[in-house]
Amino acid sequence: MAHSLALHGRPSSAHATDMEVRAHADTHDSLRLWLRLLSATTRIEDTIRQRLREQFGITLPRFDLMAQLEREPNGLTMGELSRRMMVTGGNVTTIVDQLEREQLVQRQESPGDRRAYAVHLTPAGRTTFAAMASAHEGWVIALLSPLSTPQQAQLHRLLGTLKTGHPSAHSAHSANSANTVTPPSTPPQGDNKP
Amino acid sequence: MAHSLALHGRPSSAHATDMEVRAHADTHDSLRLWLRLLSATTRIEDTIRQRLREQFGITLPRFDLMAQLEREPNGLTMGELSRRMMVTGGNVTTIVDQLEREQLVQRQESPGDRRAYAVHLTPAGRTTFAAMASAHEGWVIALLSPLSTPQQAQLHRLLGTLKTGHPSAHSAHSANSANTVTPPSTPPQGDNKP
DNA sequence: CAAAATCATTTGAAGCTTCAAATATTGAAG
DNA sequence: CTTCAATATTTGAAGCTTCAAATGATTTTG
Repeated sequence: MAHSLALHGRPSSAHATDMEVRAHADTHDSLRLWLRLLSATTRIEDTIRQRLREQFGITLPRFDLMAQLEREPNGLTMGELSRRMMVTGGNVTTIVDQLEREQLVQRQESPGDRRAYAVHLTPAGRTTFAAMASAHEGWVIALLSPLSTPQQAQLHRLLGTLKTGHPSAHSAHSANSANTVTPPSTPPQGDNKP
Repeated sequence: MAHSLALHGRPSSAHATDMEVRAHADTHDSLRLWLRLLSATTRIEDTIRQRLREQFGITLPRFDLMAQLEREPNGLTMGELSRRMMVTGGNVTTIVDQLEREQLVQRQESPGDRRAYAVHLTPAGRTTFAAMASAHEGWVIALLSPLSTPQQAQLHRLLGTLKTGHPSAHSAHSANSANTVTPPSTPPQGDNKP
């Protein structure tokens, strides 16, 4: 992500012209909200990325891939990983290459299909991931802690509305559509195409 | 950004075990909120990125850099761009290289300092940017339109609290600390260091 | 003033990402 | 069975990004 967020934020000197800005401010309010949404998310993501790197020597994409594998004892094919992670197949190839080099995952021949592999965590990968996931969860909780539990619930609702276009059915404890993760939608797009 | 969001979302089968999950669900609620925040932001950002590419043949970083230059008739130095965009100097170099190749910006020798350039928009760059910025603003407004104006104001407040750790002073029309943009904080980090 | 520290920028290596073009393999149709 | 289309993965090119190491130019200081 990163991406600086500049757009229409006056540099610093908005002193005198305040009233005319306020006049049709409504238009710019959406822009301000978007900038704030982007910067809040970026800040958290960058923090997580950095701690993952410093404390575990791993990148976010690799962590994500391992997370996908965690609850799949039989592993996942490259294509399935690509779909779930919403990235291209070529991308999965290089990430798996690296994790395999570090002995955290392993490619296994698919029994019925000689084109496909089943990628799965190694025992070492499983152990390592458990530690990382636990730390990760703590970080997220801490980073969101400026908001009270009701505030977090409300933020969750508002973001749900933003996505679907209508208020979420359940109030606080969503327990609804998985969690935006692994949506049934289409993958980012083609892996290939003859 | 991108980044898939997987973590702890149970694949799909949470039917029976619902009650024990609900028990200590509070812990996972933060994780769910984070995932939703990330996916909402990613979805909007990817949409903008794609439209910028399709309709204007430009990337988001290049657009951002031009945005920084827009209100600076005298241009900005590479270092100042790096600070404002919160990216490294090396990154600014390559982005300016490309924009210069497309004749949208220009490097100009700094009068007093032979080390520095002033980068500024060319007339063509200025015209092009105006069209892009206008379209961009429309997209953002449309993408946020599932939320009513009061809802947007509330989301803005909650995100402000998330950042600062305490409720924002003003109610709806923040008009407060610029907009997270160009914070007075330190740049990502060093350009160089002997 | 000359050496040292600082500053502005560039370059090169490496990771993540997409896209487009291979390479194999499988399955379906004739 | 042979051809043709679809599937699974890899490879290569190009952009964005960071980091670390140059290169030049300026400023400080002894």
